[in-house]
Amino acid sequence: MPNNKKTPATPAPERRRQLLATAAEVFAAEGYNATTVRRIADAAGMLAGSLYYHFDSKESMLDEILSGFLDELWEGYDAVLAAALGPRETIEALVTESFREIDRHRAAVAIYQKESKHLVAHERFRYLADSQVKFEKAWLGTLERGVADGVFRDDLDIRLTYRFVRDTVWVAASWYRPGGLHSPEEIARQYLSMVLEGIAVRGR
Amino acid sequence: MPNNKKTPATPAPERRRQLLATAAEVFAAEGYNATTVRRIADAAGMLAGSLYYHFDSKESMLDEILSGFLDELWEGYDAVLAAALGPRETIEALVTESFREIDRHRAAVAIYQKESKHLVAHERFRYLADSQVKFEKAWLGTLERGVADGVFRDDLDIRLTYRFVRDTVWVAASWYRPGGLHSPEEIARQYLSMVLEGIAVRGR
Amino acid sequence: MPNNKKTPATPAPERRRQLLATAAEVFAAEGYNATTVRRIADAAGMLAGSLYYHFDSKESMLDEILSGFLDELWEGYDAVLAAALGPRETIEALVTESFREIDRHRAAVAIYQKESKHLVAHERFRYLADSQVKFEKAWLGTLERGVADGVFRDDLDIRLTYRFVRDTVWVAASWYRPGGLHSPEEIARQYLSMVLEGIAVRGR
Amino acid sequence: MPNNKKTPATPAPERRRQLLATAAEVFAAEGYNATTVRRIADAAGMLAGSLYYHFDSKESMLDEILSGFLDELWEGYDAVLAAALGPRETIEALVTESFREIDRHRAAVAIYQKESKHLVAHERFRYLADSQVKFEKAWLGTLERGVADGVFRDDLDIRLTYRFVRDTVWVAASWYRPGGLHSPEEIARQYLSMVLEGIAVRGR
DNA sequence: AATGAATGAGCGTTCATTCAT
DNA sequence: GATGAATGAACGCTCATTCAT
Repeated sequence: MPNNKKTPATPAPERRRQLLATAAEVFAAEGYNATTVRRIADAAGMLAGSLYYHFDSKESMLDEILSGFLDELWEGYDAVLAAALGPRETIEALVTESFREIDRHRAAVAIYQKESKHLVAHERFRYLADSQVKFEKAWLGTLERGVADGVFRDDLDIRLTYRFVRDTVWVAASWYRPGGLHSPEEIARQYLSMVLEGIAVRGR
Repeated sequence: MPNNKKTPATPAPERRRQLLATAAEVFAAEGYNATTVRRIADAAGMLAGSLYYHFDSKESMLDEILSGFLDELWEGYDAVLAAALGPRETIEALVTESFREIDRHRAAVAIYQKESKHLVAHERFRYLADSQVKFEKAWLGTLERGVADGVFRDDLDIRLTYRFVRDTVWVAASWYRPGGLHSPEEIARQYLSMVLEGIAVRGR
Repeated sequence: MPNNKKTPATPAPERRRQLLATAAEVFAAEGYNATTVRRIADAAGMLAGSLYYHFDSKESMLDEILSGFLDELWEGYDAVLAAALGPRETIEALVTESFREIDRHRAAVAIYQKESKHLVAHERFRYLADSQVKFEKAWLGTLERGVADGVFRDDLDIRLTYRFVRDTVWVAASWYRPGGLHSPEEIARQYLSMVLEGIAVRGR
Repeated sequence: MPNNKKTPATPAPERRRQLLATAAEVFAAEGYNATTVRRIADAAGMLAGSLYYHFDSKESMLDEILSGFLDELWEGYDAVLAAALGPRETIEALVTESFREIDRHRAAVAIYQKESKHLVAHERFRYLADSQVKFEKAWLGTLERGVADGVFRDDLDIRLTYRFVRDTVWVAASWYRPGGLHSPEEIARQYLSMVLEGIAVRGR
């Protein structure tokens, strides 16, 4: 997910990360558009103008948040895909990896869910579309492979299945709170169980 | 679903409905905050100020759109619940009814999905919270009844199951386009099949 | 001098002209950059935001002021050039026309003098450069014709002469006040006399 | 030419001169208002805040640039006036001295031309007005003496003549580039020839 | 001497809203 | 019912300036 890095190339990357985390929280909680730059500054304990020492614009904060998240996501996904597991195991690994990302980047994921549809129109966020394409290729391909291998049902519309699995996982970011009752791995386990086996009692 | 009625007490309810449909489309497409009142007026072929003859405010349009949708939704849900079916049949009926509402009120559902979380904080939209409570009671209660009756699995966290089913259905509004390949009933059927039986091939 | 016209294509051109005249006065008096949009609004008896009902931006006001001035200037110049007078008579007519334009568009001319150098860099003001080229062609060409015809001195650097005449005329906008002691034509007459005959007493 | 001295009482006057020359270039090229202090710092290879070790403010840089220029200008002018030459010879010497100043202080002269009108309003730049008064006294007085002596024409409005000569000379700073084809003295010679004898061929 | 980070005032602009016509 | 013009509050952002290090 290549993207333009920020004004100061090297210095004080810690402060940036801190501020971006703050911004991400606010964006996630109130929506990107509804978030004023003053609101972020408040949350960071500084004045609005001071943010511009660190970032070019409100949009560039969003950019950095999203591209940072996608970079990490694809690191994880690529490792899973490179392992060349069977379809069912691949789906399991992808789902688990996804919940781990939700755990680590809850705010970024929530922002992504809410804003990416409008953002892809902007040249600057073109990489969101690229990611989506790659994403669909990975998931849909795995599902198709699973159907061909006889491990996934062949009586379902495959694109519907894809959307079902995709949404089912990512929407969790809207209610997930890190440090809650269940670990990401536990949530992944239960979600996988529901998605793969269904919620109805079997053998009826 | 309480709601304040509008400036002109009686006249031309058809024009209102028309304008609200237009506004809902724009809200859904661009987000409530990002939508300017001028943008709605453009889409309706009038000037921004003219909308205020019909509505008190931008917020009141949103209000009317959401409460109108919820009114109809609960009409359907209440009928289902009144039928006092078994848990599995109730879930099936609720899911089917939900997809029908998505079909009829796609824009309103999309707006609801994106905005309701922030809106509940406003006094004016308190009814959203009320609806949510009632909604959870209906679905969660049905699931619990199903577990007790042995028709739904008892090895899953019930609240996780609830969120899974709820999100799985409503998120569809983000990609659903009326008049597409599948009828709401067909989509409901496949979704139910996935949710109830899972996507994995059985008995292996 | 073609240029993008403003938001309302046809309506109320009088108010626009009024506001542009106000803006031009302020720009001329305080400089374009130093002029705040609030300052213009004050001078026009409205609030800053209200200006944006009439104009897209502060820059578009400047654009309209300058292009309006250049349009009229070239109307006059083209008429002079079309008359195909002798070189001396052409210079006399151009100088006279120039002082008339200074009389009519004093503010615009002053702005042009001060800002055009920086403005040509902007794509939007490309027409300023075009005008300058055409301007130089007209004046320099006439001077060269005059030297060839033996009516202007041939012992002077012709480009220096061009700049001398050009600046001499237009700088007057910085001190000229309409309705002063001398009419534009009278000032033109005296300037022409100085430029053509010199300020020293002859034949000594 | 009164002027407040700077923060460090004694140290490194060379660095100051260097930085002021840099600032003057940028002010001349982009205008005082449009020039950011960061822009100057960039050109000087330092950070914006660092300039404040050397100067009190952006305005004080401008002040020092302009007063430095005027100090030198009046050194030259005073020498000319002290020589008590004839009117024509005085004008010749003043013009020549002026072009020498333009050559040495091109940036300062350009800034002076563009900004002095607004600056005189500020208390701090009162000395600009003083200089202008003294300037007018010297030039206008010389011209009047010349008219009385019969060496300058008496059929011209004397104030118009004054402005003509004054502007004619100083506007040259807007296009003059040191190290160009003509030396300041050569330009002065040609300008004087034009101003005194006119550009028309004589004796017709 | 210079940096890094911040301040605070103000700027151009947007936008929901009002209201006389 | 709708328009044209305006309001006023707020927004994203810029920039001269400060100051501890």
